[in-house]
Amino acid sequence: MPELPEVETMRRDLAPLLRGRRIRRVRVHHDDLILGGLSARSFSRAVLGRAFGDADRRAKYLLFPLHAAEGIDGPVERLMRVQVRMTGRFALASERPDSPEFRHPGLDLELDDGRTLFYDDVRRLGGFDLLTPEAWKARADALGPEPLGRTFTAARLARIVAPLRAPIKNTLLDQRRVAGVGNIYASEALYRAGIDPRRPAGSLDTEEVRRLHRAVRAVLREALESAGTTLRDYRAVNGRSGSFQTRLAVYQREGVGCPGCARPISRIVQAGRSSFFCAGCQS
DNA sequence: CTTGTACCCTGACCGC
DNA sequence: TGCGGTCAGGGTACAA
Repeated sequence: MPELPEVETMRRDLAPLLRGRRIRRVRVHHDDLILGGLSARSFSRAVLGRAFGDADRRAKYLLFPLHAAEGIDGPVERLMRVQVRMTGRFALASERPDSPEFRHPGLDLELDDGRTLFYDDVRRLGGFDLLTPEAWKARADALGPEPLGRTFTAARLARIVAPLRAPIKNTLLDQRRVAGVGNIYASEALYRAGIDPRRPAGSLDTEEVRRLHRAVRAVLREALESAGTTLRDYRAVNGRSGSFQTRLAVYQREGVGCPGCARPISRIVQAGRSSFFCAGCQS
């Protein structure tokens, strides 16, 4: 469930706490959390002793630059990339939180200030990998624009959708087209823009693309201000909940009256995911 | 190049 | 009280 606003909220929580801290000890509770063909042993060896630079985010990835032990003024030696996917979450504390939210230890990074960064992931769909800055650049170049960034204009979105026949909902979920939008905000943005999620992406006219562009940006910005949407699994750092769930217009509201026309919200399945929309307001 | 589908994983929930 | 089935969905692998 974590999409751009949720992952960015995690980044904002973690960045100031991690900056300059060295990794003193590593504990991998489940080997399958280490991705990219790396063994847990090599991962641990590679991060041990290194220091955190400023945490970054791209799409739904958290990026932790790791510097040589001498300090964070030197070059980035490795990027520790984390994808939390559905149920990954972080706590930063001197002891593992004694709460149900942190009952599934995944990976612990003990820091030089005595605190530990705890990664917990019930379903273990998320994970960690290590990339050189060059390897990361190649991956990042394959991702679509950041929807809250300057390069994401209505004209850019128009160029992205123009040649595509896939449904516009699927296009919004495709990280190579637009980075960071997931199932919740795709449905919410299409609702705000008044566009049926089944419409072929390339069939949107200039005015519809303009509305969609504004809607995507607005919904992500507002969700970010609310620290994300906590429906069941997502938590920001140390168990903190987001609050955007109170402002959802259609997502997970099948049968509930549309805020605009009171007609019941519909649910369909696209690309194996639920889409929610109002058949009256979206066309 | 495009588009679609299976898979990973656990827990919540539902009907019986 | 248990038990099987379904669903949640991000990203990737792979097929067509």
